[in-house]
Amino acid sequence: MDETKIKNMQEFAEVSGISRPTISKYFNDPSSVRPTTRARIEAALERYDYRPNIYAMNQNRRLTKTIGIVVPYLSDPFFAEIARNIERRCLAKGFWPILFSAHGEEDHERDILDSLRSLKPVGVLLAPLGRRSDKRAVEKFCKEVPTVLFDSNIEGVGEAFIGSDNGQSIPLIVEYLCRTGSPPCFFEMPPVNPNANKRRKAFVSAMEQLGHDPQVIRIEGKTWDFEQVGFDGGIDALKTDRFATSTILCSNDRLAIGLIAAAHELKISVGREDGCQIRIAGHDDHPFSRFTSPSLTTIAQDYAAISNRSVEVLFNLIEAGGDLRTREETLFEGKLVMRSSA
Amino acid sequence: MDETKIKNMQEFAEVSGISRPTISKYFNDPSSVRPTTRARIEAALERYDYRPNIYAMNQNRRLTKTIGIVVPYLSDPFFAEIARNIERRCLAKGFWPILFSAHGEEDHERDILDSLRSLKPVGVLLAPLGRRSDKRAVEKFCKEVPTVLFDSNIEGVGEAFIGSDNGQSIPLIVEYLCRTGSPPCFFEMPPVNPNANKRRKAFVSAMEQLGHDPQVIRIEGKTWDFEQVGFDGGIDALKTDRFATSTILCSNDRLAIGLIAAAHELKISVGREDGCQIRIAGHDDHPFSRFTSPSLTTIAQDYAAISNRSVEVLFNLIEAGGDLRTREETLFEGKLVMRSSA
DNA sequence: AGAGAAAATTTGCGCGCGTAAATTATTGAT
DNA sequence: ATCAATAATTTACGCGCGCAAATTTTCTCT
Repeated sequence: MDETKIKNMQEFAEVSGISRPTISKYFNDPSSVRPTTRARIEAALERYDYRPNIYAMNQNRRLTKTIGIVVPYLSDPFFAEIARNIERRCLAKGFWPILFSAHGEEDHERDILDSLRSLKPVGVLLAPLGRRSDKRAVEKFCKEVPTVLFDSNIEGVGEAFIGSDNGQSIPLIVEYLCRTGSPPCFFEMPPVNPNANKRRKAFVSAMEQLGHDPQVIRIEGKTWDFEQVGFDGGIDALKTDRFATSTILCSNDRLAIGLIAAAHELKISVGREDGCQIRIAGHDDHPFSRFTSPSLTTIAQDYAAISNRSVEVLFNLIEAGGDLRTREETLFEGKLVMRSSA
Repeated sequence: MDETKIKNMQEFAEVSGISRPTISKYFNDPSSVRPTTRARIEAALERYDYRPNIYAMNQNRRLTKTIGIVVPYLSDPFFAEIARNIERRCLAKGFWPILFSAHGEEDHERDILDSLRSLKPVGVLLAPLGRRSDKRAVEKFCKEVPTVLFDSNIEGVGEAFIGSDNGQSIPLIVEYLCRTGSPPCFFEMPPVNPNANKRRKAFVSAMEQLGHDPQVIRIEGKTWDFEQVGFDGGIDALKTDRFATSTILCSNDRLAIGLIAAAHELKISVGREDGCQIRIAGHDDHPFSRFTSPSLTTIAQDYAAISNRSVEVLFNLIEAGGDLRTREETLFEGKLVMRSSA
């Protein structure tokens, strides 16, 4: 490593004995120059540790290499995991992923979209807040920036949507619960996104299909602190005996985690074993759901598939110049994960 | 909103009837221009929706407004929460926070520092991976970029360190556990960062102080999937009866969450009530620790204080031109959170 | 060895902004 | 009305790179 500092591409071109445009070409795509030239550049790179100025690059490029990733709530390990996977794949393709979390606030989501616009990303992967999103802001954003939606759909917005198939997963677990014990009732909080609604509807229809009366217990809660909502609502519902049956299907795992804690607090035994008083099931296969006591029976969303497919579609979108012919919605099936709670 | 698109600052200067340098000045600090001028600019801004090109701005500015935030593992709600708080405060001060997670991988941490360098941030808040960090890379980075370390310390590296005081918190909970039942043994995995080491040492010394024999149970585990490590190691240790006493102090909450699940799996009752077989305590007050069954007795790290102070110190550092006279280490005390598990 | 293709080079412009110095206009208090 | 202080303007240059067109060099194949 030579100690002479290289200021810019011109200087680096001089010390490496190669013209600046060729160097520029190399940095945009190392494989676009002849192997011998590439070797010479990389040898010089070893010695001088030069890196092009990102800001100058992005200012002049037709398209930046920036990819925006926006999630509604990063403290939720579900999104943290997905973000991690997406980041990885973007980096592998030579893009610059940049991660944003709306932290559950619509204002912040709007600000993020604003910031993102000025970053001029080639593409964006967006998991909207859902119900609380400023739909017009999102819509406007998607018209300007090639965007793929995931997790939470907004009809007609974005170039594609990738999510999980609530219409398949809920009947799957409802059927399982009915087959192995008392039919479930449905435990939910005010829906924060379309998934919540679809799950309730799927529950009702699945129960009717099986000839049972679909009971929905809706509790209060406006925050993204789902576990707390589930706990508080659970304590209340359990104390006042609001659950119609001894089997409870929760709208998502985080709610279920809170509910299990509530049951434990009230010394109500949870599980599918003989002697247990209630059964609790969730939906999502949250990373922590295997460590609840008892471990949570749930539906595994296919994290990997959703994030992989989202990235693939985005890459296609980018290659197509930011415009897919038709807006496709891809839904992945969930798998039943039988653990101890139901 | 006028439909004529403004391409650059020159055009915006023309339509607003103000010179470009003044516009430029306004965007760097709106309060630096006369109120009447400011009003005229903002009126024009309403009509034309112009935003300066970030890349051009950052290319030419002496100092960017970018602040880097680097955490070791974003799926851990502890870091997600801290990141959220830091982001907020940076935005409030007019900075551009940008979040990175090393995802538990030292290679990725190094790559992040590389990327960050080219973003030329005014300042960086870094929670290193810890033991697995490439210390030389971190050290080199900190010499070039004004950096404040938090959560996990690296001696002498960075302009300051903010963390929690393990030397206070561990004796606190050890004393509590000894006072209310059998003295604890210490449950840990191979230390991933200095905190883990400090906690073990603090445990040993606290126990000796109280005249007890300090027993440490070390389990295997190399990943950041602490719950799983705690579960697997817990199953093993419980089955083979490796715990010296019926009270177990875990190195951190995530490990404790896994251990509670393991105890439940083996039908070993956990809690401080009469009739329970073992007590389990943690450290950190992880967001989920109130929802374990039983809820986890632990030490609450002061999330807010740590993140607030980190940001404050960074702001001071930035104002001081990137160089504080002395490297200060600030440690916040933990508070005992008594729940049901111990 | 020679021809054509492929790659590298030369030259030069443009991007959108920061910044500095010198000049002119505006303000607020005397 | 006068003057100094403050603010805005004019003018001009520079940042570090992308990109395009024309030219020259190098490679590949016969």
